[in-house]
Amino acid sequence: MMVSTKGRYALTVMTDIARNSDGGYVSLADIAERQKLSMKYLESIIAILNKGGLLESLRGKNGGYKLARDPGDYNISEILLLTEGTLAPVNCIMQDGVQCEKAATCSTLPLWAGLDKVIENYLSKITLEDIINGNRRKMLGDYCDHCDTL
Amino acid sequence: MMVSTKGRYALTVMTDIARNSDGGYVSLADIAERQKLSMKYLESIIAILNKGGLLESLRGKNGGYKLARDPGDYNISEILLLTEGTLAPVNCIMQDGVQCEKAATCSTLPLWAGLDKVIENYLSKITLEDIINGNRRKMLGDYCDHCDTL
DNA sequence: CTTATTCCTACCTCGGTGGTAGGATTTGTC
DNA sequence: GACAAATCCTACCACCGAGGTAGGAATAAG
Repeated sequence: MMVSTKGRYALTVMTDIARNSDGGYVSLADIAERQKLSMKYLESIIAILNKGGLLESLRGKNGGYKLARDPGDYNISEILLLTEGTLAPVNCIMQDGVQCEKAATCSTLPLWAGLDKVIENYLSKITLEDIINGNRRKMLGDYCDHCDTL
Repeated sequence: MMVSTKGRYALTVMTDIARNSDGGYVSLADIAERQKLSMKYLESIIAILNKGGLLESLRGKNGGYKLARDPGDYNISEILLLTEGTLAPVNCIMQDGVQCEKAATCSTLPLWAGLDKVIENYLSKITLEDIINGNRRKMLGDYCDHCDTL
């Protein structure tokens, strides 16, 4: 599994806030209630989003969280990357410049690199707004005959 | 991580056999030696490939393993699917017909379905032969301007 | 009958996932 | 000023899959 509950819940939180904010702050309790998820666990995930600058928060009564930008300005890749740490499908393609010692002679490496690229390409093209609007054509790719058969 | 060492080593084993078989059987010890991997661990992985019908085996002296088909007739998806069990990037898209209970109202599900499709599409188009031949254009996709910018 | 090999079963360690618990701090409202 | 509603912070924990290891039984070639 490439994306754990952390990343999935992060995305759920972002869409929930986008939908229910209306300019104001949305409380953690409300999100947990609506999404039927553990408030305590969501809290730890939201903290990541907040520290990462994807959300803005207000403490105290009537406080909560709101998006730092317009939904269309978030791509899914950055949300998942922040919460998951990496989106690489395999260990041997780790980003931080550290390469597998066998990389030079590894014949399967191009495959993993290609897979990584395909994933990153897909996720970076889709925005939070696409999810809110239920843009199925963009997400499921039915519109692209070429890519379907390729 | 979507693909563990099990799947990666499985692919490494398949390419090693394809390269070194020459019609005959390749022994586990030789593969482990060439690839610098634990023979005991490889053994458990090769057992899956063998039971799954991707390899043929011969016991006893001068025994070993060989491919059941031509390299060009294996696509990477089936090799990884057999060893990993699933290639789904998230838990909530599990294949066996069992769906998440929130599926009907989940706005992020199409995203995961689309991601799953993109991955499956990529891996099913590449063959073992492509890896052996180092077909970088196909694996890294540089030839497709359209898909690059899409 | 010896040797090289696959086949089978059982076991082990470690780190990450998926949480839970409790309290400290901040802010709006009366 | 008190209270309530909210975020923020630190610590803890159980479970399970990843990534192996170990030892021996069965089989086939020479």
